[in-house]
Amino acid sequence: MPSKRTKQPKLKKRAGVLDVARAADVSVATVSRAFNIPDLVKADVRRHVLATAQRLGYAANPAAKALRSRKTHIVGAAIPTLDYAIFAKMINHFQDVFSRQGYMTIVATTGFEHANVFEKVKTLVDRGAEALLLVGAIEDPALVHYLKEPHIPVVTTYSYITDEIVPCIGFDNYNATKSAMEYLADLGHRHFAMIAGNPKGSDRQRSRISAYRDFI
DNA sequence: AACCAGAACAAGATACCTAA
DNA sequence: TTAGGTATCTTGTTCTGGTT
Repeated sequence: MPSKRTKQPKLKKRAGVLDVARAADVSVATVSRAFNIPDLVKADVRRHVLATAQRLGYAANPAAKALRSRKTHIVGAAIPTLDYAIFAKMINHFQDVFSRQGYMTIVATTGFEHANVFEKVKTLVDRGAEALLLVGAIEDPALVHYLKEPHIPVVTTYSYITDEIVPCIGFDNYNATKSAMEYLADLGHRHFAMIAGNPKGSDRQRSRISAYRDFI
């Protein structure tokens, strides 16, 4: 495919605290305080600093904040796919809740291959995620080994597993399916069929299928 | 000249100490 | 009380000095 290389204009360096401090003729400490501990800065100095910052288009650099505070305010979510509305909805709510607490969510999709999950989890942690949300049982031995070390808080969803190595919020897919079938049987139904998703890489599907097979 | 190890430096924001 | 000065955080890159 033919392509044309156009010279990109050099990006303007964004203003930092030092630029604001120089322009406002105060120290960087005063700039920092004007934004974060305003009560410790006289009102007229604060107004001057904030006006200068606005004029220069200053906005705190999240990378620098993370460096200094050792907090990225990032949480990671590793989910199988965004093709299914159920996962997309969950991520929406997850983002909403964390955003209200000042956290940003990075989403990584893993597909239904266990081998991918460990790689994605590692990437999320390397990128600074302070906590992780996973989906389903943790079955990859490498991931199990990794999560046994106390890196960051992790929660897994969709499956209720009593002996999981991390906390979980989810359903007992086996017993839920079993209860549904018992209910149908009580109503007098005698012929059953099941439409299930692909069990590969999904402990949820396997539990439901297993409950169905045990029942019939 | 080539190589290695260790020091210095860079980024941006903030905590802590000091001075007025 | 207010504000200045500076160490600190991480980590990759560059510099410096010593050795072979």
